[in-house]
Amino acid sequence: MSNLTLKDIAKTLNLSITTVSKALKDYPDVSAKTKERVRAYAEEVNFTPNAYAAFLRTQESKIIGVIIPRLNHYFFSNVLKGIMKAAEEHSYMVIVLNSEESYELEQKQVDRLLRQNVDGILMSIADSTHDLEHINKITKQNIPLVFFDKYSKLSNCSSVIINDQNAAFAAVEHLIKQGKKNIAHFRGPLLPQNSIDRFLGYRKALDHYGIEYRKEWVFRCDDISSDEGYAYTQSIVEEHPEIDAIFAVADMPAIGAIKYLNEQKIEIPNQIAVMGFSNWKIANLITPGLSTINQPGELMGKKAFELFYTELQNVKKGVIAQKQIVELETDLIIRNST
Amino acid sequence: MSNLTLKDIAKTLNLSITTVSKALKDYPDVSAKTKERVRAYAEEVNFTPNAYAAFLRTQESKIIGVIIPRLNHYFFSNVLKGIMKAAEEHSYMVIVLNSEESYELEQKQVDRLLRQNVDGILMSIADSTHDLEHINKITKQNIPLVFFDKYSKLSNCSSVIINDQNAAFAAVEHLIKQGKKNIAHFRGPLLPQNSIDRFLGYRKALDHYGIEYRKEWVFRCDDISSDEGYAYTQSIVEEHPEIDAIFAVADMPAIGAIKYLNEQKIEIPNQIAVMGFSNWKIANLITPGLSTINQPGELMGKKAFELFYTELQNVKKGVIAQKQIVELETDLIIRNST
DNA sequence: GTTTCTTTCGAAATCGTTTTCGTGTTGAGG
DNA sequence: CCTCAACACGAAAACGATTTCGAAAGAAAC
Repeated sequence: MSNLTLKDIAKTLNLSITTVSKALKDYPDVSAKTKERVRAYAEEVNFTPNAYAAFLRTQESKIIGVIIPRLNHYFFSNVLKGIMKAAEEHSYMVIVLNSEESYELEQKQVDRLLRQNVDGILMSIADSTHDLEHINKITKQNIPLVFFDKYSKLSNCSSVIINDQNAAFAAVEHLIKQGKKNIAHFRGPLLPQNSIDRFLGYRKALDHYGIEYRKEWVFRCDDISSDEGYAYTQSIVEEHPEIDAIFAVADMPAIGAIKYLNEQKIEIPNQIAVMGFSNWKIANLITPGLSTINQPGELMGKKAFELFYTELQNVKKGVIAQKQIVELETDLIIRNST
Repeated sequence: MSNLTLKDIAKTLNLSITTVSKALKDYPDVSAKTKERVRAYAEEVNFTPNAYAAFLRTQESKIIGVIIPRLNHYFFSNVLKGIMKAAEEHSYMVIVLNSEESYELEQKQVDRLLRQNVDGILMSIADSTHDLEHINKITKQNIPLVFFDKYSKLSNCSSVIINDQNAAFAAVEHLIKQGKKNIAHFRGPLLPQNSIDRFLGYRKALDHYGIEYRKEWVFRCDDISSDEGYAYTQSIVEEHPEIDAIFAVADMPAIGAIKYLNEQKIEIPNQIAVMGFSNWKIANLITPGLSTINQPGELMGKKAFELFYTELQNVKKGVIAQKQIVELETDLIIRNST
């Protein structure tokens, strides 16, 4: 039962290791009869080549590494699911690592993956990442690197992303079309591109509909947590009573807002409408249901793997191909909070 | 920059490969001077031994496999986090696989991990698993196997679990002490042990407080989804108006219940109290907050890895040790739904 | 009958590390 | 002067698969 080797098979079939190996890999210089004999026996004893020995020659580990900033995050879980499904279809294994949104940890994890000789790395960069040294380490070794969701505009890498700016525009536009005029924004941290882009989409929508932008109506959620949303909503209710809608950078702060409004029995969406971003599972479970932007997590994972895979083929062929940026569609999901 | 080998180091230092290897592994038969020389240079060029070549000799991959039934599941994400943290401390890598609660897929994933020569497997068995053939494959190869959360009573393996029966008892007891007498139960699927145990805890609590058990007040949630909870709550309200509390096998169905009750403006907990199980993040975000049982996910992951690690040490030493069952404490979390 | 191809197979090197078993040098002890 | 440790190092054989190169045998060509 336990792992037997080419040598074992060769011995029982009275062949050389070479011939057995070639038979299984369909080399032309093995007769059809021996090929069949070898294959039948290999099937019978359920032979599988030792991945580590194979690596030493081929330098292919058939493993990819994935680095995500947060593990227990509905969106990233979905991306992971998509990656793992696609990987499975190409008989790849996935090593998952967590950066916890920390630049230092992200560097460490990259090192670990390189040491493990992964065939490629898919990652979503941490909020605190401000430097591309570790990224360059990867690309210098000619290892395919694909970003998903959170990417770096500075590094020339394949990425699969959404158009955060357009999505945010659509979200705010929807609020405006519902008759809201005084729209606050819970923005994300300063660094990550997607939090910047969502903020820009918010401003663009205001501009486009001739609504004045007011700096003091933008609140920064550094942790993107529901607690922040809860606290900011309280200060909005108490200090900015004219605000009639909130567009949050993510569902979490939006849910915090709804929690506060529910507790204060402030009517949603009549008095204050709330709009999230991401379409977490929870968005449809609270009352009122949270309007939001759907981010196709699983599809994003699938695409990310595919980008890696084609890039790997190119590297193998020695082809230097243009890096691709895949932009996925998002949907405006309208529920009862707007 | 790209991976250099013992041979390279040996050449530049005018030593043999053997000596370099021994120096780095602190063998006694290398002089202190050469050891220092080798170490300094290895440090300088950032040498890391090739994991695959090492495996061929040591048969240690420094990788463990983790199989979980659901990826985008808050509880399992937390377990994963705990596992990964502990693994990192022992410089282990983690390959994550998904069984999607399917027995067939679970078997396949076990095969993949065995083929990858992982040093151990941590898994939470799928709801539909009814057979231990694949489990035996693992143990026959003397590969440490640790169950977490969902385990099999039939297989003699180390496990880290909670006492579902006691936890469920505490939950129902709490409802009873709040004055509830007609308590319905949303139970989980038939097979998994934890859904059985939670059901048994429910019955035990009723018995203990002299409340009659009524079969027709138990509703089966095969998907453990909020939709099921929503639908069952509707039928409870319409067909069993005497029911004044619901104890759900998990938070998800409980949240479905709350959603329906909120929509119908039925007062929680006065008319119907709702109790969940697991303490998902979401439990604290809905209104009213969901009372539930806290399952220490991250700790569970950490313990699971530690069980694996001690077992591995035993296997290496040839010691046949008793399998351990670690039972973690749970807490009753009381919020506004009860 | 000799030469030239095919066809089919195997020997051996290779990947990079680990580990066993030597070998040569030194110094101490008799 | 000889013996025997102790010490410091290296040669070489693994681990298991891949792949290059060459060899044997038979078939085909002249």
